[in-house]
Amino acid sequence: MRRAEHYASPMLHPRPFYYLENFCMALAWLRQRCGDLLNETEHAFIARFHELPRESAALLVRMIGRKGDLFRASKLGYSEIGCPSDAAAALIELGWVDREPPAQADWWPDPSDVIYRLMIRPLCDRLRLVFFGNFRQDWSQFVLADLGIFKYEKVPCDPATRAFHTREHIDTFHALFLCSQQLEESDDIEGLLRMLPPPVADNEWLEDRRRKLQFRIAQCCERQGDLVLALQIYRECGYAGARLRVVRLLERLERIAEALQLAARIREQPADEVETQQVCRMWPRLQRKAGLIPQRSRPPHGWSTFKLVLPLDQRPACLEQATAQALSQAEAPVHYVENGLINSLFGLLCWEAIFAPIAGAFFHEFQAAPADLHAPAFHGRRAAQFAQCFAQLESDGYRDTIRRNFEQKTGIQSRFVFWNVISEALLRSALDCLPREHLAACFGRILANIRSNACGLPDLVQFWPAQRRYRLIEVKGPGDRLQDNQIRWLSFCVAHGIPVSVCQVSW
DNA sequence: TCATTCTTCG
DNA sequence: TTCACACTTTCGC
DNA sequence: GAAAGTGTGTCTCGAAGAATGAGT
Ligand SMILES: [Mn+2]
Ligand SMILES: [Mn+2]
Repeated sequence: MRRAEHYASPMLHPRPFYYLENFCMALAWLRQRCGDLLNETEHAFIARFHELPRESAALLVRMIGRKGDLFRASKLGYSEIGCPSDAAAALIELGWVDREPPAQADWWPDPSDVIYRLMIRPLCDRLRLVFFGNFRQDWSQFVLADLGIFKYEKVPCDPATRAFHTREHIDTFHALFLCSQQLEESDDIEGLLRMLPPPVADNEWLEDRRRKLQFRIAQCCERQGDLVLALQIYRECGYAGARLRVVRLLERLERIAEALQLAARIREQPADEVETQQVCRMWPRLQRKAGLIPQRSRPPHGWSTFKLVLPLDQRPACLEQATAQALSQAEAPVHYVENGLINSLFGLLCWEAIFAPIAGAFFHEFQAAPADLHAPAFHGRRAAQFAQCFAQLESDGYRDTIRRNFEQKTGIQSRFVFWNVISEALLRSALDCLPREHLAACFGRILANIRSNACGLPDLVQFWPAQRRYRLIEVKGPGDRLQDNQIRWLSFCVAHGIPVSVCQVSW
């Protein structure tokens, strides 16, 4: 690493200030597309930044790219910048960087060493949020994409599109983020509720995030044992799972009649499969508590179960992998793919639909999915494109599309395609063994509710290429039980004639 | 002192 | 930083 | 059996330098 004693060494890098160039590109993007969203401080920052000497600007960007806010001068040696204290002078002048008091420096063995503190981290984080639309990505995306480490689909996008449309939305997102961080470390429900922003009328995905956070606050309240307050929060909360929590809390509060009444309403008009599944589990219990005769028990599940005993000596780190090996046969190999296979097939077949240049869906060049992926209108906005993809399943057309996209899009980030799981051979086996009716059924289920149906698929897939046959296998070790989303997929498979079984592994 | 983990860079 | 999954514990019948 | 709670890996690469910390 280039450290202080080396900063005078020759610059070998072809673009020694690449990170500064990238940061400037981002600032230009922000000024052009989001100028109306930025406040005075942010505008002033951008204006002043461009007036800085190059070395000072570069040092600031280096600091922004690093972790924490405190830096020893001796650790800020960059060959392209040169002397850090020279470069820091202009930054200190602006108040963006501060020299830490010497008392702090006493800790360090070298008293001549200076400590700098970056003062504008919150401002930089806000700019990062406005650019990316999330806090997950950072400026290193630029260089990683340049180097081809991350590849992203090139989607033509309207220069008017951006992550946020109003300043209020930016501030709300930030407030939600802070509140959710607070939830991690604090149990003060009153305080958390005060931090929670009010409902967002004009932004669906922000309102979704708000509701989910409200739900999590209620869960926290429930854990603390304040059932009455939790009930009140759940009742106010529009989050998908909140109705069921209301039933559960009424039950725990021994208000059985009310619980039964709401449960009956949910049974009549379930919002989704999850509600149906959970309310069916609560129903007999509530009836019993109400003194009613429990209705007939649930019909038995339709999937088969078999046992497998692994030798005690080979007790590997990964149970699924070991099971795959044990079940594998020369003519019938087993692969540990979990959600990776079906989702990848879906993502490859529907690539054009997923990355269709719909207005507002793509705004920067580092997206692995459209911004509205989880919006209820996602499918509707691309109905024609998806219909075209699904139509290919009526003939053999889908095979070429999947294989072609596997070749042409290799490595390009997509929310659906697990490049580390699939291979050409796996794809060939899958296309040979999975009938198109099964693919159509699974893809339809994923598209119907991406958030809840893109996961929960069985651990293993076994192919019999010679017989053009396959089966899915969910592995369960001792003490591991089927989860709700796994049960829903198993039931779905049974209903559509997709061969699936559960393998109970022991030693 | 060595091994492990964290951080940085591109 | 988020989420899906496994693994563990507790409860009530 | 059902429910709730906890833990873990992984979103994101690999190479290489620094820091950490347990053990001597
Ligand atoms: Mn699994
Ligand atoms: Mn499993």
